[in-house]
Amino acid sequence: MSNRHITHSFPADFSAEPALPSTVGRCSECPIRHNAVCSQCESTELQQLENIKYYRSFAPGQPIVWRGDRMEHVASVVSGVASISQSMEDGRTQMVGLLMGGDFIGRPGREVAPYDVTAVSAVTLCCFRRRPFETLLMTTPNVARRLLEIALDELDAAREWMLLLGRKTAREKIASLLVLIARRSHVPGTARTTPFELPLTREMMGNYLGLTLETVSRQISALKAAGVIEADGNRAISVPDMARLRAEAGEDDFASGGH
Amino acid sequence: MSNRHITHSFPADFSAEPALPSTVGRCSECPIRHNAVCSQCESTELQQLENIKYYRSFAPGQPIVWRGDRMEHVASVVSGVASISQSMEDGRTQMVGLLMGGDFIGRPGREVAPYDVTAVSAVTLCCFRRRPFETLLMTTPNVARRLLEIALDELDAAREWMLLLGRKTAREKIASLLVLIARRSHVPGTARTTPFELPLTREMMGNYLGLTLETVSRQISALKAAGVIEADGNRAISVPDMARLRAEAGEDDFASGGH
DNA sequence: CGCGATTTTGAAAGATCTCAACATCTGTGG
DNA sequence: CCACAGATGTTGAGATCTTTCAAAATCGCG
Repeated sequence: MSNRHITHSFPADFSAEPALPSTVGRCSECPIRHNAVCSQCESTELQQLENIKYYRSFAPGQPIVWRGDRMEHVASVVSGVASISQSMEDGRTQMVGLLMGGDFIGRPGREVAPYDVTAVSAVTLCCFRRRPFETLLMTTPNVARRLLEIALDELDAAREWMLLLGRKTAREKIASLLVLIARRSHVPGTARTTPFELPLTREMMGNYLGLTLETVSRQISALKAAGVIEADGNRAISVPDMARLRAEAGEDDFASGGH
Repeated sequence: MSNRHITHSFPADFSAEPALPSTVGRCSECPIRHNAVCSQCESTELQQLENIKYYRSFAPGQPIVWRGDRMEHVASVVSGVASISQSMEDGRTQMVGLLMGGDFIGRPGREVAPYDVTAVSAVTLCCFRRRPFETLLMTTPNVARRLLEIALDELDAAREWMLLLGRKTAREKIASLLVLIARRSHVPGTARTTPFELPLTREMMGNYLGLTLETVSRQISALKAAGVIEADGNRAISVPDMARLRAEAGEDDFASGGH
């Protein structure tokens, strides 16, 4: 086991961008209105959230939270992609979650962040200070209930990923990741063969899949060569036959939920 | 990748043992009173739980839940050890959680079980029918709050395990498992070098760690040879120097919480 | 257009798995 | 109480997959 993963390479600059213009401010027009922590709120509750929220933006590569930080806030991802990761002292890193629109960061009742969260693309967060949010949790059951749902969904996703990390081959891992990203970035109403963008570098994919970046690259090349996927440049992928890709991922037809 | 993991080998017999004698019935004397889903309940709430609970026991190896089963119940583990696992069509299996006293099985709002749960040792569960339990969740915030805490703790544990599965070497994996089991089975007040019992076969350990049983066996032998652990028979282990074992596990001193 | 970051590809090393044989444990029946 | 059978665990040798190290190609951006 070597030290070659040590490349954290985050910019030392820790400051967030200024808040977005107020045009994004209305909860009722929020892009994540229907899947975030607020999705089950009635208008009264929504108003309470509206009163204590504010936006922050992060540039690609910027750290959002470091493990060990005091967590003074919780937040929902409004747009962009962020990663949750854990790492060992020698630099080996494992991404343990991929946060996209509607996903929640932070946890009530926890002072200190248990993982690193990093902006992968440009990210906008809808933030709440932790204390007022916790108070709100006590009084608005619809937020508490949704938060439990979100936590349980993430637990399912984490456990599905454990099967991948522990038992799948490199090729199955890559296919599984592509299925995940295709599903997550699919816009309802468009064709299932619509090309999508890989938001991650090969190194990040490796960190998510428990592989080296070279193995990631080789397996993507192999899937291309086998005609399972088609690539336009390095980041745009299209999947002519999603069922075939799912088969390559070793997915039980059963397990298509989650994530 | 072969089919050699296909050995499910559960007894066809699916029936639970009869309920325990009523001497175990009082919540106030329950061994998991202080860490289960009911731990934050006041006596009124406890009485409500008491009214709808009942016990079931399972013999070692018996399935408790199959993936895809309709879940009519939720439950807490009162005693014994159970495993949560996922598997692929070809039989490859990944254990995704180890349930011990106080841990919770099932989830409100979910009809169908997403994983297999199996008794590892003799297990006693404190069960609730799902519907009444869900109703109770709406009315007793202390249960709902504790359930969220439990879910978030499990999420942390799952993510810590993802680092293990994705990035640790076989030796580190074994050492990590031993640290986990030692911590979980440690009786407060006893010496930290007190021997403990491995509740899992080599095959189960392999399924938890993403290894084959042969690799598990070899690495345990290696740790013995290195003097990191001492064994009395196949299942009893003692750890003369826990810090040394933790170092072998590649654990950040930071990350000793969780589980 | 040029430079640093990212990606691809090759060849060799290393870790874990596979297959196989044998040893040990556990519980049962004689 | 012992012997036996099946389950569980250990060990060896070779195969396989992924990583490592290295070099070259390509991308993306100023």
